[in-house]
Amino acid sequence: MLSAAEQMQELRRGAQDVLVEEDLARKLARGKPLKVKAGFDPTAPDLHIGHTVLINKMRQFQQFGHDVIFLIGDFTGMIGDPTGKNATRPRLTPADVEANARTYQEQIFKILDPEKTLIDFNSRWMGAMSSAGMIELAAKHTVARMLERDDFSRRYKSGQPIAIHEFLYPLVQGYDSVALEADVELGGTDQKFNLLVGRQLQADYGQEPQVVITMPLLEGLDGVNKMSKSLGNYVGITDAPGEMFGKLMSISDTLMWRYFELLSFRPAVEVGALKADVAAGRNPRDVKFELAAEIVDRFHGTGTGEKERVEFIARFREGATPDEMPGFTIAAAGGAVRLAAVLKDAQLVPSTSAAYRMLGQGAVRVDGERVGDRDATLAAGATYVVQVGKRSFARVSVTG
RNA sequence: GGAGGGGUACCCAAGCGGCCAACGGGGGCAGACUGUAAAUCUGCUGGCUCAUGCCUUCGUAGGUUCGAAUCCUACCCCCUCCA
Repeated sequence: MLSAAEQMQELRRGAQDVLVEEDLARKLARGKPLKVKAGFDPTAPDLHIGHTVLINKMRQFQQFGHDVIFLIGDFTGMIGDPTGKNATRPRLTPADVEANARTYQEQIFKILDPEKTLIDFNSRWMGAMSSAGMIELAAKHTVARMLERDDFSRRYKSGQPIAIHEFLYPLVQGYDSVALEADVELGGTDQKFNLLVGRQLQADYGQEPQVVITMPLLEGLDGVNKMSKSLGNYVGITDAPGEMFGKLMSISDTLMWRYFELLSFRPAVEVGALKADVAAGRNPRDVKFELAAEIVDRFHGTGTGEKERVEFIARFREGATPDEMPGFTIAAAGGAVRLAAVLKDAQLVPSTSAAYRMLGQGAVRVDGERVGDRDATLAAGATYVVQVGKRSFARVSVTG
């Protein structure tokens, strides 16, 4: 095990807040494995790499020999973390929760060591808590302190309703730390309030308060908004290797360093060296290759990243066509079909009008030859490789 | 309960009887260039077997008019201030 000071240095990497640092130093100095907890919503098992920032931090703890608890909030899921938008959520069946938990496992064990990860459910203790216990728990906190939470105070001031049970969410999450006797809890910056409630509750229940570590929300591919599925600026961890590699190559040279910090497992010194290389004139593209390859390897197996790098260079530098592309068979009415119609039928463009636009812009190639004629046709009885832009390909057979 | 402001294409936002398929920005897509699907520059960004033609779109439903996103009526929704 690394020394407490060395661990401290790596653990702080990328973290937004470590509350309180001295506490963490003290806990680490004891040289005993710490119980590190992070909670996850049971409703959304479809992870993107933004979510993995937190999981990476868990991994780091794991590598330093600490015990990691992946806590699925199946009980808190019934409350729904208050957002002000939807105060209540549809209740999940036990079967749903189980299925989601399984999906989580498949995804997180690409990062975490299954042997060293404890998966738990907070319904285990919350389901057993009596009403009296719940009252006791609720008595530990005051309304005034609840209203310190940003969204609560905002809603309260603006006259938006706050249901009583919404106050229970932070309390239950905090109680999880009591039940688990957590030493450390990890969460996103948006979880800071909830995590701090855990600290306070532990003290109330006579435990040593946990250390709270918040991790930033990763910026999406656009480099501006946080990564999210609804904004479409995400890399899903189940994305196909080529897709994943390409998306990572599309980030700006600036954003790349952020991704290195939060997503790469390379030690900080190595990342620093890469930065120095680029400053000294090394092509940032090549450094981005390293990042993309590392991440593709992580989710698709070692070696996949290198394969995608070769493919990427062939495709975009040398203009080669990909090995695999969707195939379509289109029947020609009078010995030929209009190319514009083919583009639409092969789903390379959303509409015929769009097809004409693409043709007008010189974006269309058939068998590698650029076609700019709006009225171009494809003769029946042959198969063509049709391309729109650099990325969209289809193999089209035209039958008479 | 009272007073006022507003709902326009994926998002923000102009337009306030015809020149509006609708300015501008963002986003997206494409082209050029390049060291990458970075950056930069340029173009495109309702639909239709493509016509200088038709159809649909400016909260919803009607109405006025040769003609409406623009005027009128009703309805729905949002916001601000007062009580």
